[in-house]
Amino acid sequence: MLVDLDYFFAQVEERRNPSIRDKPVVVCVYSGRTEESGVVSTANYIARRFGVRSGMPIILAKKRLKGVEAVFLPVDHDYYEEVSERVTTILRGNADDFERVGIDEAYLEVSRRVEGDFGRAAALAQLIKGEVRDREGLTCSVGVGPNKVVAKIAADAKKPDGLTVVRPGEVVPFLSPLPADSLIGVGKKTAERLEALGVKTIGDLANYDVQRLIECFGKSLGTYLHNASNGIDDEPVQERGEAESISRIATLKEDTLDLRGIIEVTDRLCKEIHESLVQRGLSFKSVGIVAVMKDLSIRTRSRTLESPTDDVGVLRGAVKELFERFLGESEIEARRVGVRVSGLVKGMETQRRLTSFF
DNA sequence: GTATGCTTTCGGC
DNA sequence: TTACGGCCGAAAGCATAC
Repeated sequence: MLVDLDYFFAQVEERRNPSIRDKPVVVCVYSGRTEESGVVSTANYIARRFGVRSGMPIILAKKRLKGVEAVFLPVDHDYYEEVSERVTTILRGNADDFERVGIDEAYLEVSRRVEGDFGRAAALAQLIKGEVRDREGLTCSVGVGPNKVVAKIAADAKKPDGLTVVRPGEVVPFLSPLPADSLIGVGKKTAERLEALGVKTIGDLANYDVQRLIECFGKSLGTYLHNASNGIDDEPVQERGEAESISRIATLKEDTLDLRGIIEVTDRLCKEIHESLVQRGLSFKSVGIVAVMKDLSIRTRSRTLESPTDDVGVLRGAVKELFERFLGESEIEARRVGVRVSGLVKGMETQRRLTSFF
């Protein structure tokens, strides 16, 4: 079963201030470059009727809503996280196994508690929807299926406040007519490549030669596309561990290739990352930088240290070196810059003992 | 040949 | 007409070790 909270950020804002419920609500990530630069994070269904979509520039959303009384709000991520954690507790309590996928989505393995009965699973889904509504005042859309791939697509079938059950015998006819990019893992790039092969729907994909798919997309994605389009998926529902990387990114006041200006920004990002590391008692082994260029293309560079550390000075030094080298070879100006640490390990005990020993 | 590690890109939310 | 965030994980592609 997949539970997906409807238009989550905007719905939470509606709950916080019910007077906006009957208007278009657009939750935005303001980049700070100009008054209105940034993108739409989430919009409620009223705003969507005007063509407002996630990822759309704010200025374009305003154009779509010209002459309409609409509400534009900045994201309040800490608050959404709080609400999400309470909902997560409700959901986890209704599952044999649980997997939180993002801030607004989770897989629930319920086979054992419903003894494999899809009717009972549907009843449980209704119960969960009721509990989330009564306790948190939020609606969600639920998909029930024989595996994660099918449950996910089922949840997308009816939104908001939907419940879609796809029984094992119904899987292939349910999937067949849907566009190929309904499958998780098929984004814009993969959809374009599939289209070039004449594959438009999941049904086209299911009937396409597996060997060809593997030749075009590699073994992993190729076999996945074949199996998933045929409704076959045996990925387990399981709790995810701690984050494997921590990153921060910021938009520059203006596009530039100037090292000093960029380091001023990345030093702040390094400080934030360091605070997060200290809070979680982690050290890092790899340091990466990312630059979103003027043309919105993305470049990354990274390097691995000789040993893990939690030293913010080491982090800043590595970031500076990476940018120094990168900016030297770049012809186009950077718009946004970011820092990422990975290879996270608990604590620093071993390293400290070694350094103090030598 | 197989396993493992590192860098980079892609996709989801 | 254009317009444009901030995260995260997965995996491809490559190099090196065994």
